[in-house]
Amino acid sequence: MERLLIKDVLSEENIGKSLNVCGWVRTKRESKGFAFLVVSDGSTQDTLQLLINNETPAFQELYRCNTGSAIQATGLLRESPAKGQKFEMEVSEIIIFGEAEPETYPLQKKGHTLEFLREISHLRPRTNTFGAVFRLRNILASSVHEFFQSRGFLWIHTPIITASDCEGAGDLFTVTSLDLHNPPKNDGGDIDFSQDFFGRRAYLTVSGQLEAEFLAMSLGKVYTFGPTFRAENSNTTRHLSEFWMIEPEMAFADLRDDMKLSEDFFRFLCRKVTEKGEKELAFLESQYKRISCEDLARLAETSFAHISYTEAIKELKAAKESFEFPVSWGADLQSEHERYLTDKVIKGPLIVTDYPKEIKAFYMRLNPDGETVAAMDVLVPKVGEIIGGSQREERLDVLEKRMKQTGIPRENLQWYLDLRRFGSAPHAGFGLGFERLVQYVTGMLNIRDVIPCPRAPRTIGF
RNA sequence: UCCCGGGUAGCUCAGUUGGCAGAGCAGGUGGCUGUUAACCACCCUGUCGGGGGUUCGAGUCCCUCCCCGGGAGCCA
Repeated sequence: MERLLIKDVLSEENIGKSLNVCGWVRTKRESKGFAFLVVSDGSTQDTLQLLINNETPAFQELYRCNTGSAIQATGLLRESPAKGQKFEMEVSEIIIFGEAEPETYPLQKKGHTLEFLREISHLRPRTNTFGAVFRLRNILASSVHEFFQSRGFLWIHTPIITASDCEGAGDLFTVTSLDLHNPPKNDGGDIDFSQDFFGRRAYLTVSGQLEAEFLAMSLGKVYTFGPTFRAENSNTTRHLSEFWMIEPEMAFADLRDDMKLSEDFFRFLCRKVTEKGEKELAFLESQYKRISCEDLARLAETSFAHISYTEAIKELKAAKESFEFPVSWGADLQSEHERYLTDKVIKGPLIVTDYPKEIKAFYMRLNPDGETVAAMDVLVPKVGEIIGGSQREERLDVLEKRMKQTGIPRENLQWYLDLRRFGSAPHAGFGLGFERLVQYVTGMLNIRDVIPCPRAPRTIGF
Protein backbone atom coordinates (compact mmCIF):
# COMPACT_ATOMS: atom_id res chain seq x y z
CA MET A 1 0.00 0.00 0.00
CA GLU A 2 1.32 3.39 -0.96
CA ARG A 3 2.18 5.74 1.84
CA LEU A 4 0.33 9.05 1.81
CA LEU A 5 1.29 12.41 3.28
CA ILE A 6 -1.05 13.66 5.97
CA LYS A 7 -1.82 16.73 3.91
CA ASP A 8 -3.17 14.42 1.19
CA VAL A 9 -4.96 12.06 3.56
CA LEU A 10 -7.30 14.61 5.11
CA SER A 11 -10.01 14.86 2.49
CA GLU A 12 -13.57 13.66 1.97
CA GLU A 13 -12.66 11.41 -0.92
CA ASN A 14 -10.48 9.25 1.30
CA ILE A 15 -13.27 8.40 3.71
CA GLY A 16 -13.74 4.64 3.88
CA LYS A 17 -10.39 3.94 2.25
CA SER A 18 -7.61 1.91 3.78
CA LEU A 19 -4.54 4.13 3.99
CA ASN A 20 -0.99 4.21 5.19
CA VAL A 21 0.75 7.15 6.87
CA CYS A 22 4.10 7.71 8.54
CA GLY A 23 4.88 10.30 11.14
CA TRP A 24 5.97 11.25 14.62
CA VAL A 25 3.73 10.89 17.64
CA ARG A 26 2.71 14.18 19.21
CA THR A 27 0.47 12.96 22.02
CA LYS A 28 -0.98 9.76 23.35
CA ARG A 29 -4.25 9.51 25.27
CA GLU A 30 -5.02 6.09 26.65
CA SER A 31 -8.17 4.62 28.10
CA LYS A 32 -9.00 1.06 29.06
CA GLY A 33 -10.71 0.12 25.82
CA PHE A 34 -9.05 2.39 23.29
CA ALA A 35 -6.37 4.98 22.79
CA PHE A 36 -5.75 8.02 20.66
CA LEU A 37 -2.46 8.89 19.03
CA VAL A 38 -1.95 12.21 17.33
CA VAL A 39 0.73 12.15 14.64
CA SER A 40 2.27 14.73 12.35
CA ASP A 41 4.56 14.22 9.37
CA GLY A 42 5.58 17.78 8.57
CA SER A 43 3.58 17.95 5.36
CA THR A 44 0.92 20.19 6.83
CA GLN A 45 -0.06 22.10 9.94
CA ASP A 46 -2.78 19.52 10.54
CA THR A 47 -2.27 16.40 12.58
CA LEU A 48 -3.94 13.04 12.11
CA GLN A 49 -5.73 11.40 15.02
CA LEU A 50 -5.32 7.65 15.18
CA LEU A 51 -7.85 5.54 17.05
CA ILE A 52 -6.54 2.23 18.37
CA ASN A 53 -9.03 -0.25 19.76
CA ASN A 54 -7.87 -2.62 22.48
CA GLU A 55 -8.76 -5.58 20.24
CA THR A 56 -6.11 -4.66 17.67
CA PRO A 57 -2.61 -6.07 18.29
CA ALA A 58 -1.28 -2.52 18.01
CA PHE A 59 -2.89 -1.71 21.35
CA GLN A 60 -0.31 -3.89 23.09
CA GLU A 61 2.48 -1.92 21.40
CA LEU A 62 1.30 1.48 22.62
CA TYR A 63 3.76 1.56 25.49
CA ARG A 64 6.41 2.03 22.78
CA CYS A 65 4.52 4.86 21.02
CA ASN A 66 5.36 7.78 23.24
CA THR A 67 5.65 11.42 22.24
CA GLY A 68 8.38 11.72 19.62
CA SER A 69 8.44 8.13 18.37
CA ALA A 70 8.35 7.47 14.63
CA ILE A 71 5.64 5.14 13.42
CA GLN A 72 3.76 3.89 10.41
CA ALA A 73 0.03 3.35 10.76
CA THR A 74 -2.33 1.51 8.46
CA GLY A 75 -6.07 1.84 8.80
CA LEU A 76 -9.39 3.15 7.63
CA LEU A 77 -10.01 6.88 7.29
CA ARG A 78 -13.38 8.01 8.59
CA GLU A 79 -15.20 11.04 9.83
CA SER A 80 -14.50 11.74 13.48
CA PRO A 81 -17.59 11.52 15.68
CA ALA A 82 -16.05 13.87 18.26
CA LYS A 83 -15.21 17.55 18.07
CA GLY A 84 -11.70 18.81 17.41
CA GLN A 85 -10.94 17.13 14.09
CA LYS A 86 -12.87 16.31 10.99
CA PHE A 87 -11.17 13.01 10.20
CA GLU A 88 -9.48 10.22 12.07
CA MET A 89 -7.95 6.86 11.23
CA GLU A 90 -9.11 3.61 12.76
CA VAL A 91 -5.86 1.75 12.97
CA SER A 92 -5.41 -1.90 12.07
CA GLU A 93 -1.64 -2.08 12.21
CA ILE A 94 1.24 -0.02 13.59
CA ILE A 95 4.92 -0.36 12.77
CA ILE A 96 7.28 1.38 15.14
CA PHE A 97 10.42 2.64 13.42
CA GLY A 98 12.06 4.37 16.33
CA GLU A 99 10.98 4.90 19.91
CA ALA A 100 11.53 8.06 21.90
CA GLU A 101 12.15 7.48 25.56
CA PRO A 102 9.68 9.64 27.48
CA GLU A 103 12.10 10.26 30.34
CA THR A 104 14.72 11.80 28.09
CA TYR A 105 12.88 13.13 25.02
CA PRO A 106 13.02 16.91 25.48
CA LEU A 107 9.75 17.81 23.81
CA GLN A 108 6.67 17.47 25.94
CA LYS A 109 3.02 17.63 25.19
CA LYS A 110 2.96 20.99 26.88
CA GLY A 111 4.25 24.21 25.43
CA HIS A 112 7.88 25.21 25.55
CA THR A 113 9.49 28.61 25.44
CA LEU A 114 11.19 29.64 22.20
CA GLU A 115 14.36 30.18 24.22
CA PHE A 116 14.38 26.55 25.34
CA LEU A 117 13.63 25.30 21.83
CA ARG A 118 16.62 27.27 20.53
CA GLU A 119 18.78 24.91 22.59
CA ILE A 120 17.39 21.92 20.68
CA SER A 121 17.45 23.16 17.11
CA HIS A 122 17.49 19.58 15.84
CA LEU A 123 14.13 18.77 17.43
CA ARG A 124 12.27 22.06 17.30
CA PRO A 125 11.01 21.60 13.71
CA ARG A 126 8.76 18.91 15.18
CA THR A 127 6.76 21.53 17.05
CA ASN A 128 3.69 23.26 15.67
CA THR A 129 5.37 26.64 15.74
CA PHE A 130 8.55 25.71 13.91
CA GLY A 131 6.71 23.45 11.50
CA ALA A 132 4.61 26.46 10.57
CA VAL A 133 7.60 28.79 10.32
CA PHE A 134 9.62 26.47 8.10
CA ARG A 135 6.70 25.65 5.83
CA LEU A 136 6.05 29.38 5.44
CA ARG A 137 9.74 29.89 4.76
CA ASN A 138 9.49 27.36 1.95
CA ILE A 139 6.41 29.05 0.49
CA LEU A 140 8.25 32.35 0.49
CA ALA A 141 11.39 30.89 -1.06
CA SER A 142 9.53 29.25 -3.89
CA SER A 143 7.44 32.41 -4.39
CA VAL A 144 10.62 34.45 -4.72
CA HIS A 145 11.58 32.34 -7.71
CA GLU A 146 8.05 32.39 -9.08
CA PHE A 147 7.98 36.20 -8.98
CA PHE A 148 11.29 36.76 -10.73
CA GLN A 149 10.96 33.90 -13.20
CA SER A 150 7.55 35.16 -14.32
CA ARG A 151 9.08 38.58 -14.98
CA GLY A 152 12.04 37.42 -17.05
CA PHE A 153 14.72 37.62 -14.36
CA LEU A 154 17.47 35.01 -14.48
CA TRP A 155 18.56 33.33 -11.24
CA ILE A 156 22.31 33.74 -11.13
CA HIS A 157 24.79 32.18 -8.74
CA THR A 158 27.30 34.66 -7.42
CA PRO A 159 30.33 33.40 -5.53
CA ILE A 160 30.31 32.58 -1.85
CA ILE A 161 34.09 32.91 -1.63
CA THR A 162 35.28 36.30 -2.83
CA ALA A 163 38.36 38.50 -2.81
CA SER A 164 36.51 41.79 -2.70
CA ASP A 165 36.54 43.32 0.75
CA CYS A 166 35.73 46.88 -0.18
CA GLU A 167 32.00 47.21 -0.22
CA GLY A 168 31.75 48.63 3.22
CA ALA A 169 28.95 46.22 3.96
CA GLY A 170 30.50 45.03 7.17
CA ASP A 171 33.15 42.82 8.71
CA LEU A 172 34.13 39.73 6.76
CA PHE A 173 35.00 36.15 7.59
CA THR A 174 38.38 35.15 6.20
CA VAL A 175 38.57 31.92 4.23
CA THR A 176 41.98 30.30 4.47
CA SER A 177 43.76 26.98 4.18
CA LEU A 178 46.90 28.29 5.89
CA ASP A 179 48.22 26.43 8.92
CA LEU A 180 46.81 28.57 11.71
CA HIS A 181 49.46 27.35 14.14
CA ASN A 182 52.25 28.49 11.90
CA PRO A 183 51.11 30.88 9.16
CA PRO A 184 53.67 32.30 6.73
CA LYS A 185 54.67 35.89 7.53
CA ASN A 186 55.93 38.66 5.29
CA ASP A 187 58.73 41.10 6.11
CA GLY A 188 56.34 43.34 8.02
CA GLY A 189 55.36 40.46 10.30
CA ASP A 190 51.84 40.21 8.86
CA ILE A 191 50.35 36.97 7.60
CA ASP A 192 51.42 36.41 3.99
CA PHE A 193 48.22 35.62 2.16
CA SER A 194 50.07 35.37 -1.16
CA GLN A 195 50.96 31.86 0.02
CA ASP A 196 47.33 31.08 0.81
CA PHE A 197 45.08 28.88 -1.31
CA PHE A 198 43.94 31.61 -3.72
CA GLY A 199 47.21 33.51 -3.73
CA ARG A 200 45.59 36.40 -1.91
CA ARG A 201 43.28 36.93 1.00
CA ALA A 202 39.77 35.54 0.50
CA TYR A 203 36.52 36.07 2.35
CA LEU A 204 32.98 34.82 2.60
CA THR A 205 30.73 37.09 0.58
CA VAL A 206 28.90 39.95 2.26
CA SER A 207 26.82 40.62 -0.85
CA GLY A 208 26.49 39.34 -4.40
CA GLN A 209 25.59 42.75 -5.71
CA LEU A 210 28.76 43.74 -7.53
CA GLU A 211 28.82 40.43 -9.41
CA ALA A 212 25.08 40.68 -10.04
CA GLU A 213 25.75 44.04 -11.68
CA PHE A 214 27.98 42.59 -14.39
CA LEU A 215 25.46 39.85 -15.05
CA ALA A 216 22.66 42.40 -15.30
CA MET A 217 24.85 44.38 -17.70
CA SER A 218 24.79 41.42 -20.05
CA LEU A 219 21.70 39.37 -19.26
CA GLY A 220 19.39 42.30 -18.53
CA LYS A 221 17.47 41.27 -15.44
CA VAL A 222 18.94 38.93 -12.84
CA TYR A 223 18.60 38.02 -9.19
CA THR A 224 20.65 36.24 -6.59
CA PHE A 225 19.20 34.15 -3.79
CA GLY A 226 21.88 32.67 -1.62
CA PRO A 227 23.75 32.73 1.67
CA THR A 228 25.53 35.84 2.86
CA PHE A 229 27.96 36.26 5.73
CA ARG A 230 28.71 39.11 8.13
CA ALA A 231 31.26 38.84 10.92
CA GLU A 232 29.89 41.72 12.98
CA ASN A 233 29.50 41.20 16.69
CA SER A 234 25.80 41.87 16.47
CA ASN A 235 23.65 40.47 19.24
CA THR A 236 20.14 41.43 18.27
CA THR A 237 16.81 39.91 17.34
CA ARG A 238 17.27 40.88 13.68
CA HIS A 239 20.89 40.00 12.81
CA LEU A 240 22.51 36.73 11.81
CA SER A 241 26.10 35.96 10.87
CA GLU A 242 24.84 33.72 8.07
CA PHE A 243 21.66 34.74 6.33
CA TRP A 244 20.01 34.45 2.94
CA MET A 245 19.73 37.45 0.72
CA ILE A 246 17.80 38.16 -2.44
CA GLU A 247 19.37 40.74 -4.75
CA PRO A 248 17.66 41.62 -8.03
CA GLU A 249 19.55 43.81 -10.47
CA MET A 250 18.10 45.40 -13.61
CA ALA A 251 19.83 47.04 -16.57
CA PHE A 252 18.12 50.06 -18.12
CA ALA A 253 16.32 50.89 -14.90
CA ASP A 254 16.30 53.85 -12.54
CA LEU A 255 15.31 54.36 -8.90
CA ARG A 256 11.58 54.61 -9.77
CA ASP A 257 11.75 51.19 -11.47
CA ASP A 258 13.61 49.84 -8.46
CA MET A 259 10.99 51.14 -6.03
CA LYS A 260 8.22 49.72 -8.17
CA LEU A 261 9.93 46.34 -8.29
CA SER A 262 10.46 46.18 -4.53
CA GLU A 263 6.83 47.05 -3.88
CA ASP A 264 5.46 44.58 -6.43
CA PHE A 265 7.79 41.96 -5.00
CA PHE A 266 6.81 42.45 -1.39
CA ARG A 267 3.10 42.56 -2.18
CA PHE A 268 3.37 39.46 -4.37
CA LEU A 269 5.00 37.54 -1.53
CA CYS A 270 2.34 38.67 0.94
CA ARG A 271 -0.37 37.48 -1.43
CA LYS A 272 1.28 34.11 -2.09
CA VAL A 273 1.76 33.39 1.56
CA THR A 274 -1.91 34.06 2.29
CA GLU A 275 -2.88 31.73 -0.54
CA LYS A 276 -0.60 28.84 0.32
CA GLY A 277 0.09 29.25 4.01
CA GLU A 278 -3.33 29.89 5.44
CA LYS A 279 -3.18 27.14 8.06
CA GLU A 280 0.30 28.06 9.19
CA LEU A 281 -0.60 31.76 9.46
CA ALA A 282 -3.78 30.90 11.36
CA PHE A 283 -1.83 28.79 13.82
CA LEU A 284 0.82 31.44 14.46
CA GLU A 285 -1.83 34.11 14.86
CA SER A 286 -3.78 32.04 17.37
CA GLN A 287 -0.61 31.30 19.29
CA TYR A 288 1.21 34.63 19.22
CA LYS A 289 -1.31 37.26 18.04
CA ARG A 290 1.25 39.22 16.03
CA ILE A 291 0.14 39.17 12.40
CA SER A 292 -2.86 37.64 10.70
CA CYS A 293 -3.70 36.29 7.30
CA GLU A 294 -6.03 39.29 6.93
CA ASP A 295 -3.20 41.71 7.72
CA LEU A 296 -1.08 40.17 4.99
CA ALA A 297 -3.96 40.11 2.52
CA ARG A 298 -4.48 43.81 3.20
CA LEU A 299 -0.76 44.50 2.72
CA ALA A 300 -0.87 42.71 -0.62
CA GLU A 301 -3.45 45.32 -1.71
CA THR A 302 -1.80 48.37 -0.16
CA SER A 303 0.47 50.77 -2.00
CA PHE A 304 3.67 51.71 -0.23
CA ALA A 305 4.01 55.24 1.03
CA HIS A 306 6.94 57.19 -0.47
CA ILE A 307 8.90 59.83 1.35
CA SER A 308 12.28 61.36 0.72
CA TYR A 309 14.92 61.37 3.42
CA THR A 310 14.65 65.16 3.58
CA GLU A 311 10.88 64.97 4.07
CA ALA A 312 11.36 62.23 6.67
CA ILE A 313 13.68 64.49 8.65
CA LYS A 314 11.07 67.27 8.53
CA GLU A 315 8.41 64.83 9.73
CA LEU A 316 10.62 63.67 12.59
CA LYS A 317 11.50 67.21 13.63
CA ALA A 318 7.81 68.05 13.76
CA ALA A 319 7.07 65.00 15.92
CA LYS A 320 5.86 65.50 19.47
CA GLU A 321 7.72 62.31 20.37
CA SER A 322 10.98 62.75 22.26
CA PHE A 323 13.72 60.68 20.64
CA GLU A 324 16.81 59.38 22.34
CA PHE A 325 18.93 60.29 19.30
CA PRO A 326 18.77 63.81 17.85
CA VAL A 327 17.21 64.35 14.44
CA SER A 328 19.29 66.31 12.00
CA TRP A 329 19.76 66.36 8.23
CA GLY A 330 22.86 64.31 7.44
CA ALA A 331 22.56 61.80 10.24
CA ASP A 332 21.28 58.30 9.56
CA LEU A 333 17.79 57.39 10.72
CA GLN A 334 17.90 55.49 13.98
CA SER A 335 15.73 52.46 14.73
CA GLU A 336 13.44 54.61 16.85
CA HIS A 337 13.04 57.10 13.98
CA GLU A 338 12.20 54.38 11.49
CA ARG A 339 9.74 52.88 13.94
CA TYR A 340 8.05 56.24 14.46
CA LEU A 341 7.62 56.66 10.71
CA THR A 342 6.29 53.16 9.99
CA ASP A 343 4.31 52.49 13.16
CA LYS A 344 2.97 55.96 14.01
CA VAL A 345 2.96 58.14 10.89
CA ILE A 346 2.37 55.75 7.99
CA LYS A 347 1.11 52.67 9.88
CA GLY A 348 2.44 50.45 7.12
CA PRO A 349 5.32 49.87 4.71
CA LEU A 350 7.23 52.91 3.65
CA ILE A 351 9.97 53.67 1.12
CA VAL A 352 12.46 56.34 2.14
CA THR A 353 14.54 57.67 -0.77
CA ASP A 354 17.40 60.01 -1.60
CA TYR A 355 19.64 59.79 1.45
CA PRO A 356 22.69 62.01 1.97
CA LYS A 357 25.63 60.54 0.07
CA GLU A 358 27.81 60.47 3.21
CA ILE A 359 25.73 57.77 4.89
CA LYS A 360 25.36 55.51 1.85
CA ALA A 361 27.62 53.26 -0.21
CA PHE A 362 30.01 54.50 -2.91
CA TYR A 363 28.20 52.78 -5.79
CA MET A 364 24.90 54.63 -5.33
CA ARG A 365 24.09 57.12 -8.06
CA LEU A 366 24.74 60.75 -7.19
CA ASN A 367 21.64 62.92 -7.58
CA PRO A 368 21.74 66.24 -9.52
CA ASP A 369 21.79 68.14 -6.21
CA GLY A 370 25.25 66.71 -5.56
CA GLU A 371 24.31 66.01 -1.94
CA THR A 372 22.05 62.99 -2.04
CA VAL A 373 22.12 59.62 -3.77
CA ALA A 374 19.41 57.62 -5.53
CA ALA A 375 18.98 55.20 -2.64
CA MET A 376 15.89 53.65 -1.18
CA ASP A 377 15.11 51.75 2.01
CA VAL A 378 11.87 49.85 2.48
CA LEU A 379 10.84 50.01 6.10
CA VAL A 380 8.09 47.86 7.60
CA PRO A 381 6.47 48.11 11.02
CA LYS A 382 8.16 46.19 13.85
CA VAL A 383 11.00 44.69 11.78
CA GLY A 384 12.41 47.94 10.39
CA GLU A 385 14.60 47.95 7.32
CA ILE A 386 13.77 44.95 5.16
CA ILE A 387 15.04 46.15 1.76
CA GLY A 388 17.92 48.42 0.88
CA GLY A 389 18.53 49.38 -2.71
CA SER A 390 19.66 52.05 -5.14
CA GLN A 391 20.21 53.12 -8.68
CA ARG A 392 23.88 52.41 -9.34
CA GLU A 393 26.37 55.05 -10.43
CA GLU A 394 26.86 54.35 -14.14
CA ARG A 395 29.07 57.39 -14.93
CA LEU A 396 32.75 56.42 -14.85
CA ASP A 397 34.09 59.80 -13.81
CA VAL A 398 31.53 60.26 -11.03
CA LEU A 399 32.11 56.74 -9.72
CA GLU A 400 35.89 57.16 -9.71
CA LYS A 401 35.53 60.41 -7.82
CA ARG A 402 33.23 58.80 -5.26
CA MET A 403 35.64 55.91 -4.76
CA LYS A 404 38.46 58.32 -4.16
CA GLN A 405 36.38 60.33 -1.67
CA THR A 406 35.27 57.28 0.27
CA GLY A 407 38.67 55.62 0.22
CA ILE A 408 37.74 52.56 -1.82
CA PRO A 409 40.88 51.12 -3.46
CA ARG A 410 40.57 50.60 -7.20
CA GLU A 411 42.96 47.66 -7.65
CA ASN A 412 40.50 44.85 -7.09
CA LEU A 413 37.61 46.66 -8.73
CA GLN A 414 38.92 47.34 -12.24
CA TRP A 415 36.35 44.93 -13.58
CA TYR A 416 33.64 46.93 -11.82
CA LEU A 417 34.91 50.12 -13.45
CA ASP A 418 35.07 48.33 -16.81
CA LEU A 419 31.29 48.05 -16.71
CA ARG A 420 31.26 51.85 -16.85
CA ARG A 421 33.89 51.96 -19.60
CA PHE A 422 32.22 49.57 -21.98
CA GLY A 423 28.54 49.97 -22.73
CA SER A 424 27.51 51.52 -19.45
CA ALA A 425 23.82 52.14 -18.83
CA PRO A 426 21.53 53.12 -15.99
CA HIS A 427 20.84 50.16 -13.73
CA ALA A 428 19.38 49.55 -10.31
CA GLY A 429 18.72 46.84 -7.76
CA PHE A 430 18.11 46.07 -4.14
CA GLY A 431 18.85 43.56 -1.41
CA LEU A 432 16.22 41.89 0.73
CA GLY A 433 17.14 39.97 3.86
CA PHE A 434 15.19 36.75 3.50
CA GLU A 435 15.01 36.01 7.21
CA ARG A 436 13.64 39.48 7.92
CA LEU A 437 10.93 38.78 5.40
CA VAL A 438 10.14 35.46 7.08
CA GLN A 439 10.18 37.27 10.42
CA TYR A 440 7.72 39.84 9.18
CA VAL A 441 5.34 37.30 7.67
CA THR A 442 5.42 34.88 10.62
CA GLY A 443 5.47 37.52 13.34
CA MET A 444 8.40 35.78 15.03
CA LEU A 445 10.20 38.36 17.15
CA ASN A 446 13.66 36.78 17.05
CA ILE A 447 15.38 36.17 13.71
CA ARG A 448 17.03 33.07 15.18
CA ASP A 449 13.61 31.44 15.16
CA VAL A 450 13.06 31.66 11.39
CA ILE A 451 16.16 29.78 10.20
CA PRO A 452 16.83 26.11 11.02
CA CYS A 453 20.42 26.56 12.19
CA PRO A 454 21.05 30.14 13.27
CA ARG A 455 24.62 31.44 13.15
CA ALA A 456 25.41 34.37 15.40
CA PRO A 457 28.27 35.31 17.71
CA ARG A 458 28.96 32.23 19.90
CA THR A 459 26.07 30.42 18.26
CA ILE A 460 26.90 27.50 15.95
CA GLY A 461 25.70 24.46 17.89
CA PHE A 462 23.79 22.74 15.12
C1' U B 1 30.89 45.98 21.93
C1' C B 2 27.70 48.93 25.51
C1' C B 3 23.19 49.24 28.90
C1' C B 4 19.44 46.52 31.55
C1' G B 5 17.10 41.72 33.26
C1' G B 6 17.87 36.64 34.27
C1' G B 7 20.29 31.40 35.51
C1' U B 8 16.50 27.01 41.48
C1' A B 9 13.65 19.43 39.46
C1' G B 10 13.20 17.12 32.46
C1' C B 11 10.01 22.07 31.35
C1' U B 12 7.74 26.77 33.43
C1' C B 13 8.51 29.25 37.69
C1' A B 14 7.89 30.61 43.44
C1' G B 15 11.38 30.87 47.36
C1' U B 16 9.73 36.43 52.80
C1' U B 17 14.49 39.45 57.39
C1' G B 18 20.39 34.80 55.89
C1' G B 19 17.66 29.48 59.46
C1' C B 20 14.73 21.87 57.13
C1' A B 21 14.73 23.61 48.85
C1' G B 22 8.86 24.13 46.94
C1' A B 23 4.50 24.24 43.21
C1' G B 24 2.30 23.20 38.45
C1' C B 25 3.31 20.43 34.26
C1' A B 26 6.29 16.27 32.35
C1' G B 27 7.76 11.07 33.95
C1' G B 28 6.25 6.18 36.68
C1' U B 29 2.14 2.99 38.68
C1' G B 30 -3.07 2.12 38.98
C1' G B 31 -8.19 3.63 37.38
C1' C B 32 -11.51 5.28 33.38
C1' U B 33 -15.64 2.97 26.55
C1' G B 34 -14.73 9.26 22.43
C1' U B 35 -10.22 11.70 24.20
C1' U B 36 -8.43 16.94 22.39
C1' A B 37 -2.01 20.43 26.25
C1' A B 38 -7.77 14.30 28.38
C1' C B 39 -9.27 13.36 33.46
C1' C B 40 -8.81 11.08 38.83
C1' A B 41 -5.48 8.87 42.75
C1' C B 42 -0.68 7.77 44.46
C1' C B 43 4.78 7.85 43.69
C1' C B 44 9.56 9.74 41.96
C1' U B 45 12.41 14.11 40.75
C1' G B 46 17.95 18.91 42.86
C1' U B 47 26.04 20.20 41.37
C1' C B 48 20.07 26.33 43.49
C1' G B 49 25.21 28.33 36.38
C1' G B 50 31.05 27.82 37.93
C1' G B 51 34.76 29.60 41.37
C1' G B 52 36.03 32.50 45.59
C1' G B 53 34.53 35.36 50.04
C1' U B 54 31.49 37.13 54.58
C1' U B 55 28.84 34.22 58.39
C1' C B 56 27.60 29.62 63.70
C1' G B 57 24.72 29.05 59.14
C1' A B 58 24.19 31.39 52.06
C1' G B 59 19.40 29.67 46.82
C1' U B 60 19.29 34.49 49.55
C1' C B 61 24.74 39.14 51.04
C1' C B 62 29.80 40.55 48.48
C1' C B 63 33.59 39.69 44.45
C1' U B 64 34.60 37.29 39.90
C1' C B 65 33.89 34.41 35.54
C1' C B 66 30.52 31.82 32.18
C1' C B 67 25.90 31.40 29.75
C1' C B 68 20.87 33.11 28.25
C1' G B 69 17.18 36.98 27.13
C1' G B 70 15.74 42.17 25.92
C1' G B 71 17.37 47.00 24.23
C1' A B 72 21.28 50.02 21.57
C1' G B 73 25.04 50.35 17.75
C1' C B 74 26.39 47.98 12.91
C1' C B 75 23.02 46.34 8.89
C1' A B 76 19.71 42.97 5.41
